[in-house]
Amino acid sequence: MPALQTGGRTPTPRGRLRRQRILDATAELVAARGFHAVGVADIGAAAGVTGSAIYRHFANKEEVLVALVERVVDELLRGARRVIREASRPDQALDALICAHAEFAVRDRAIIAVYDQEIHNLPTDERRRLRGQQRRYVDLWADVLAELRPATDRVTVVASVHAVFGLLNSVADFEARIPDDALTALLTDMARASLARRA
Amino acid sequence: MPALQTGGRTPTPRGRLRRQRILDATAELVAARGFHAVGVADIGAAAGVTGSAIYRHFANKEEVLVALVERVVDELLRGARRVIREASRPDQALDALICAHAEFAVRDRAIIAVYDQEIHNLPTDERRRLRGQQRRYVDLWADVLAELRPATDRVTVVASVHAVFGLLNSVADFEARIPDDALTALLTDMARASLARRA
DNA sequence: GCAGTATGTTATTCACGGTTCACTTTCGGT
DNA sequence: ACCGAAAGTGAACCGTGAATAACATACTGC
Repeated sequence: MPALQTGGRTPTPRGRLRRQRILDATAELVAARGFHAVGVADIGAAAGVTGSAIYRHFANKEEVLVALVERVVDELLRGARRVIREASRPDQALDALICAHAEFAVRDRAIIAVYDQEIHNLPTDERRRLRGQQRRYVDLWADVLAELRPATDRVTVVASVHAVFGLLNSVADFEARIPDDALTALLTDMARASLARRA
Repeated sequence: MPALQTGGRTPTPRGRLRRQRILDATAELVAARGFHAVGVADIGAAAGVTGSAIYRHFANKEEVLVALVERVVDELLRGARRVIREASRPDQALDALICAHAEFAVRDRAIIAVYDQEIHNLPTDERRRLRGQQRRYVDLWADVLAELRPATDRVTVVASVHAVFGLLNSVADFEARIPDDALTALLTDMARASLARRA
């Protein structure tokens, strides 16, 4: 029995580590050069392994991307749910959402870049699924914001949320010569201001 | 003499029209599916022509993308320079910059999507050149904003500008169920607020 | 130590899609 | 009406890179 690809679960520690390395390497490379510009050989090399070794950990090249994007949206969703649970008032919740997203985006720039530049390159069904997850994340924000703006219609609220994401995710597309914490603070401030109730 | 590709200048009206159609088609298709997912055949078909006909108007597939991105950055730059020239005070200039960018982004969503998702897929030298142009556009904004915030250091100003671009360009990555003018107004408001001097 | 599976390598295959070619059609100018 | 260039076509070419196969090594548990 010729081993077959392990698919999802990787049973041994070595495997898990390698899998992780592959994901990290892919994030960096894809963020810098784009998905199609990096070959499986590049990814493998960056992960300390041969190109074809990747198929021991993922069904194909696209699957690597899927796993990567999945990680982003999962982390965002998990963070958002926690933060909302812990907040007592909607304005605190919104603030916490902004901080959480900003910190994550600044910390994991590469992965964020991949997240909003490479959706095209996902297999259609997976893309749909991940879009769904993304939608859930947007809805979490929109619910909170809607509570603070009862007079504003839903589509406008959703559009505002997307706009703030654009603002926060902008870290992905320029190399800031500014320390990470200052950048986080700046983005947090701007995001807050952009969503603040106008006179 | 076997015609050779016409390269840059297209002398006849029919040629110019077709060239334009190819660009428009590419913008739509690439915005929807990504550069590598659309073949020259697709582009040709959408432009009312065969795939290989494209090579009468462009040296290769990448050149189409180059022309497209070039158009965006040129239009943005031109608009920004005009607006700045016509403004009498820096705060008016900033406002006009925001409006101009917002209107363009909402009007030409597809092209904006291409602009900030497909830079990877440009040939290296062209990418460098267009990055330079982009930098000039950023600097125009940064100059204006710096005048309004003498106390803020340059890197922070530049980061703010990028953030606002992210906000405004967010139109590219969701299908808003909100009328264009309302969306423009919303984005303009949010952008202004995000850049407003905090108490 | 042994069996079996996970992990990895190298060489090979194979399809896809961009590009080129030889040829036809369209069209503007004289 | 005619000539030469521009525009367009379908077929063939070919390089690239993902995927697979066959084979080698490293762990893990018994």
